Amino acid sequence: MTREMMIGDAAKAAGCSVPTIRYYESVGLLAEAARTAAGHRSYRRQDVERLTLIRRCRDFGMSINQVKTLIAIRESPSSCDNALEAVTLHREQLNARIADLKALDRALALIVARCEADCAGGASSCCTIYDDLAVA
Amino acid sequence: MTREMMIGDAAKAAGCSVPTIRYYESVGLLAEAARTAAGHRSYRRQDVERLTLIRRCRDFGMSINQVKTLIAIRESPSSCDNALEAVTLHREQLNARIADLKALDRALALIVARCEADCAGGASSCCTIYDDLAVA
DNA sequence: TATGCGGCCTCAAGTAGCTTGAGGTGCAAG
DNA sequence: CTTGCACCTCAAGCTACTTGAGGCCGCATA
Repeated sequence: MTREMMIGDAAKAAGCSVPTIRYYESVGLLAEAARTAAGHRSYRRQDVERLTLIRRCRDFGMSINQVKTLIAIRESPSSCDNALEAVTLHREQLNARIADLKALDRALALIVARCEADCAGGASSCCTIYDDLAVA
Repeated sequence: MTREMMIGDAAKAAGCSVPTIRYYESVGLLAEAARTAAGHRSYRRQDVERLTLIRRCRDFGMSINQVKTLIAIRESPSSCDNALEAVTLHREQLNARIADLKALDRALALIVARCEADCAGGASSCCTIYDDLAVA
């Protein structure tokens, strides 16, 4: 059993699509893959591990650039604290985003409540929802 | 005092940028604006109200298509319940998104905790963060 | 009168992170 | 020999705008 695999199997192993792998290569997140005689990309175990790391970071909502940074930290002779810091910063952004979305939902809840109390079932042309939404 | 205003003032009044207004027009969210003799777009009070409604809906995280739907409901002889339903659906999507982000944050919190306990300050090349992130 | 400035105009391209499609090659099985 | 699959490249499409190039119009100032 060789350890080399083609792009389709690498995609299955890492849980992403084939064009996504080519895209990651094109933006420099993945080094240019080795090629077989036929010109097909060939991947080894460590390539698939890296791909899995990238895909998981993306699942966690990190941007391509954040993932690039994290990988660069790992590959430089730096301290673990740097990776910790990058992930912690990402958590902060995540929590800020959550707070924003919650505030939006609370505002929408008020608007919905007023419509239900004052005009539900009436004509949409005079529904309070539109007035409430348009408050600058 | 005329009630007509040019695009710059409309943008200020509605709280969006000038190119954004032109963009909304180009995608059919706003009807084609009237023009002055010089070919400049001209807006009246009700145009600015509609623009404000659009901008607010977008602030609330609705997509262009959701806003289109909401405006279409308002302008059709339908019941207020339809608008209520559209906004309620959007709230459900919002809450699903919030739940997803919270789950991500909890997963990242565990990863951070393990790094802090086991390897913080060590070399990033053997940091548990990378292994934990790459768990498929 | 010249000239500079601000606001408007159009059209095109850039942003993120991919996906989708067109058109073509290589290899193995039937 | 032909069918079919997996691979290849390059280009365009998606969302919601922003940014930039290049140009017109009218007013105010030197």
